[in-house]
Amino acid sequence: MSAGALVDLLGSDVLEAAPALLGWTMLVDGVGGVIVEVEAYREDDPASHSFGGPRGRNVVMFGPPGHAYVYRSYGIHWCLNLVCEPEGCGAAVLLRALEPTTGLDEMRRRRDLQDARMLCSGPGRLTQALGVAKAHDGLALDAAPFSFSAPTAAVPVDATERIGITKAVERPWRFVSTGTTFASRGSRASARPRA
DNA sequence: CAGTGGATGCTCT
DNA sequence: GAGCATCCACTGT
Repeated sequence: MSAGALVDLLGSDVLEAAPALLGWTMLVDGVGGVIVEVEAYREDDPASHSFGGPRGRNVVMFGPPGHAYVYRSYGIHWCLNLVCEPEGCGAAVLLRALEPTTGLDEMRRRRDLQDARMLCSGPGRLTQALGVAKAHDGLALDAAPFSFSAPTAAVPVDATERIGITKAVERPWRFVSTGTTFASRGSRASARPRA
């Protein structure tokens, strides 16, 4: 199985683990797809929830790697992170977009939306499509309801600046699968490349 | 097409 | 009381 390989990967430096997560397939209760966009956050990073040490909602980020950190964003959305690096480091990878492959009908029902390109093309969107919420905060990733499988071939990666933050914006810690049309930017009808 | 603003809850000042 | 690791509807070109 890939569960052991996943935990090994997440136990390494978050700047290594984040780009290496692209191409992995993630399912939650059998619904999900291929990871195409992520961002790295860590404790020495003013944009990170873990900046300044373990307090309140961020304590899961300082726990062992291979667990889910779920928080509420802007009072409305849930965002899903994978905790990285050895226990106590406060590093995690934010999942920003998936290419939906499994359970499309379930995702369409949850999102009340047909277009596969829009189902998981943003951190709040993918949690809604996969049914991820506060109940998943702190859960281990190598057990139900999570299921991960490794990519079968190397995935080319672009590194860019992170989205939606106001501090440390210059760090190029957003990683996107080269050429994907399922990322949170470039996936909207208005921003799609012309045919 | 781009730009703006509202919804809504938790953390921190 | 402000500020968010956001999304969507609505406006004006």
